[in-house]
Amino acid sequence: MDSKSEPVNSPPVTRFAPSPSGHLHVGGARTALFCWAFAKGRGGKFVIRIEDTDQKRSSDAASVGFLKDLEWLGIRWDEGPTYNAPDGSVVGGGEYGPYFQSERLEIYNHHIARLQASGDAYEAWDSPEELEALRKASLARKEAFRYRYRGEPSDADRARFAAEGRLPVIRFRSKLASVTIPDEVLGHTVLPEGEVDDFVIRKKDGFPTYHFAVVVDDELMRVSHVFRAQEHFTNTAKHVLLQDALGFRRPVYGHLSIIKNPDDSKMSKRDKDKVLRKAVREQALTAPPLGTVTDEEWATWLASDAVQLSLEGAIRLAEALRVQLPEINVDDFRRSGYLPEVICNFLALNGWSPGHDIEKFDNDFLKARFGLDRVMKTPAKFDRVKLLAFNTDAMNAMSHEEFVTRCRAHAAIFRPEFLARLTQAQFALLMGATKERSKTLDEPFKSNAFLLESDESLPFTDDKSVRKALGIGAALESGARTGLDHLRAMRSTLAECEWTHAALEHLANAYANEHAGGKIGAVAQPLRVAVSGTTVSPPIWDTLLLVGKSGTLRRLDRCIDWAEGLR
RNA sequence: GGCCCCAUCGUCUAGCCCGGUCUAGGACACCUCCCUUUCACGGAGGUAACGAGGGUUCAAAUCCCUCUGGGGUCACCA
Repeated sequence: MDSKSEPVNSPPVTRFAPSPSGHLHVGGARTALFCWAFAKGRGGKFVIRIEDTDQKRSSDAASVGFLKDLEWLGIRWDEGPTYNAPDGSVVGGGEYGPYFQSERLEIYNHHIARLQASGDAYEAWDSPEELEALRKASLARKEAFRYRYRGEPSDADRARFAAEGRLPVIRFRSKLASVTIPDEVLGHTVLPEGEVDDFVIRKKDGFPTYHFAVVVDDELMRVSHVFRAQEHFTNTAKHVLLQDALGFRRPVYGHLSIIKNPDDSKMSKRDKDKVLRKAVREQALTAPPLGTVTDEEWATWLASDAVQLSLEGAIRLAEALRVQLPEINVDDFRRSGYLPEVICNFLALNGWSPGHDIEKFDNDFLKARFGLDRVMKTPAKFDRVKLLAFNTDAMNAMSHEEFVTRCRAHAAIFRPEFLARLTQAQFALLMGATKERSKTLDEPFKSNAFLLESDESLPFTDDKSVRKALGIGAALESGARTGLDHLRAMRSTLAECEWTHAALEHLANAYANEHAGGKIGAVAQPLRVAVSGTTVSPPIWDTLLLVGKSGTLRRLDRCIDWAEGLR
């Protein structure tokens, strides 16, 4: 590039600069991942900066909740807000801070003063109403609104503004010339003269706008490469102009396409609300299910599409309505039992590929191979089904020990009730019984909720598959036994059986050979219904072991009673 | 609407820069069959794309133009 550029051999510095948020969106996660991989793969630094120049947005401790998501993904930053990682290490810090823009006001003011002194910036006193009028006038002429210098206010005006308590903003005097937007992903493009107007660089509250803060901080934090969402593409022209006026270096830019839903809509937290609203409508609910959200919350939420339920409330409601909330944030995927390394792998594949038909790789590989030259220009649709397939593969590739360790860690956070209910031995048994059929870390728990039910209250599902297993309403040849008959017949032998895998299997085989034409399934399915309430469970002998002898017998009795009442 | 960007199977993508090796490759999904005590796993096959129209060329997914479609941006939000 030009003489102001960093020497090519100095290690790159990238940055992820989100506005305050408690959660990390998958799109943001991908941006962070690419920034991280680029810098770390080249011996450089990865910086995190919080863009909190909008005072309307909160900046409390919860506002950097997304840091834990980054850390969980294995993305660590060399500089930025400090964070105490679960492993005891401290992430962040650095000598180019503060890393919260709201703490850098003096710095911005210094550079704004420089711009004013050189005539590149000026005060503007327009009221929102006046600006609105200008906008409307432009619209009437079918032109895009571009603010231009409107002259100094008269003494009378100044007196009036003072009396009104009106405060000025500071605007940048944009050069009237075409601007080249540098971009290593989309290619450099030229914006025609006049496209960039005299944009605001300091708001009336004294805070800089995004455009100004970003340019100052990237320079001061010696950022060499800026990778960010494509929505910033056109904004880059403003940043370039600012850099020139301030005498700053110019980073290399790369704009990343957005990630969309499969239905082409933009992925957003709203999607969760949409699913819930739909379920509420379909199930014709008029009041919140017990223990989900308060009547008040419910009412205000339903009153307006603009209102969103709290995350906790949404989760409880989704459970009550038996609907699956779409995962949007990194934490959602974590809760659903996805592995961080799989998320990173999959995210990287949305918008980048290493070529040679390579799909499965880890962050070290990404670090070594990532480059802007293979970044996609087109927006990608986020395919949760393929993500699940990737996660399944990774789960299958795990050793039994790793599977147990990771499931236990997952349960400790998201499924504590299982740890409380199951003994060490039972937990191990459950792990062994579920590993090969688990697609996520959550699946051993999610699909075995029947284990948490008491023997006295386990509900039996009345559906087609259950009726078929028990032989309810089936027309049989004389002498043939239904599933329910098998249950009755096996009850007493089961009561005397040693409660081990081998003994149970032996007993069932012997019984099946004698009474079910050797078809073990004819016996296994009714048993499954009896102990789990449905026709789906882990392998039947494991399931019986898990439920225990007395539990099995009790459930069996209750199931027989229940089934006799069906007919 | 002005300005800018983009365009390969349903989806993520390889190939495109350096035209022939592309009767367009992989993965997920889907369909068929096999395995099977449920669910899932696994195994074997299969369907499926260069948005349209013009050029350039002996030859175009690959280069050029137009159209169409999609996206971004036009805030005292970031």
